[in-house]
Amino acid sequence: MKDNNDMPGHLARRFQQIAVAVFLAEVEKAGFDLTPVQYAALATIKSNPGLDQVTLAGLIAYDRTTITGVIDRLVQKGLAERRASSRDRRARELEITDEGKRTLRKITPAVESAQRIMLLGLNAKEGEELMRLLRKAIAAGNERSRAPLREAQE
Amino acid sequence: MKDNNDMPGHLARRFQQIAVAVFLAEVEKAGFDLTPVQYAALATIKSNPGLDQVTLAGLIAYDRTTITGVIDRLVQKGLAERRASSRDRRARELEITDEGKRTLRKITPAVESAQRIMLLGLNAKEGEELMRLLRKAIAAGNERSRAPLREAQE
DNA sequence: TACTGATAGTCAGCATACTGAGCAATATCG
DNA sequence: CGATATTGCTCAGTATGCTGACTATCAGTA
Repeated sequence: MKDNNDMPGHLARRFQQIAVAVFLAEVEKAGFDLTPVQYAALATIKSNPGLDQVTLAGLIAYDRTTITGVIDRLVQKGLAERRASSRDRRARELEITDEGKRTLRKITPAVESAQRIMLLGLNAKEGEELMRLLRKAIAAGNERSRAPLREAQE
Repeated sequence: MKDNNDMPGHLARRFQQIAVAVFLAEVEKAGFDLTPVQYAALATIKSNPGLDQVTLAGLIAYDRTTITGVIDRLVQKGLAERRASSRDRRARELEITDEGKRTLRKITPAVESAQRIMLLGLNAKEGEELMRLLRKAIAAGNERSRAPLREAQE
């Protein structure tokens, strides 16, 4: 009988569980109300102004049906805007608002602090090695999820 | 501007996403319909017959409000039973059914295959090292989530 | 024993994540 | 050009995961 601790799937779930809890705690301590998913989406919109939802989903490996609700909440909080695209009437162009930019700026220290706290049990070299191994395993498994990472086109 | 790939939180989410997809694919290929969460709960019930829901949740680090629904679905599929405890009328004792045992037995190869596939991008030594580092980081962060791992009592 | 606090479980509500279906618009190709 | 395929997005439904509140019960203590 294999122990849970020998199952990478179980360890993945536990580490992700802790990562989300740490992120939310740090962000709340800084006075904001933003989930890890919302943060990643907002930061990606900022770096790629005017991108459409499918591209955004690809850049952060979200499912296209998930991104709809995430953007809904960013828009509802006044951090992002969704407008019809002129080039393609099916698509929506996403923009970050000034309020969104301000939020991103002010929240960054909390986000970075959260990333540190997640790795508190490891020394610097181990933290780097963990990230390297995760990146490698993820790269090999990218196409196995419904929402693989996709580089920006053009 | 930090890249997503330098954020352990983002990598955690991606690895977990792939792990779940791989698990579901392998289990479905074997002809079963069981989620990673349901599998872990069922296996733990089998190893600890008669345990109550809070103990089960602690052993696999689930939230106590999450475990309710998971057990509902195991019961509904005929894989587990929930009975009132005689010692404590608040508690429910959990048992695996014969059908549940049969399912666990038949599903094991698929589960093990899934664990292998998740690490396909790594060689054996790297896979071991990834698990070691995850275990270490998780141990340090255990108390930071609402659903920390708890050893069985007595 | 009566009061107080803790514990087991559930429920409502919200936020990911996914499957599968559907609509509207665009692209492609005979 | 017109039929067909593809694409961008949304929606309904299901399954985690969590917060916070609530009931029932148990445990410890004044």
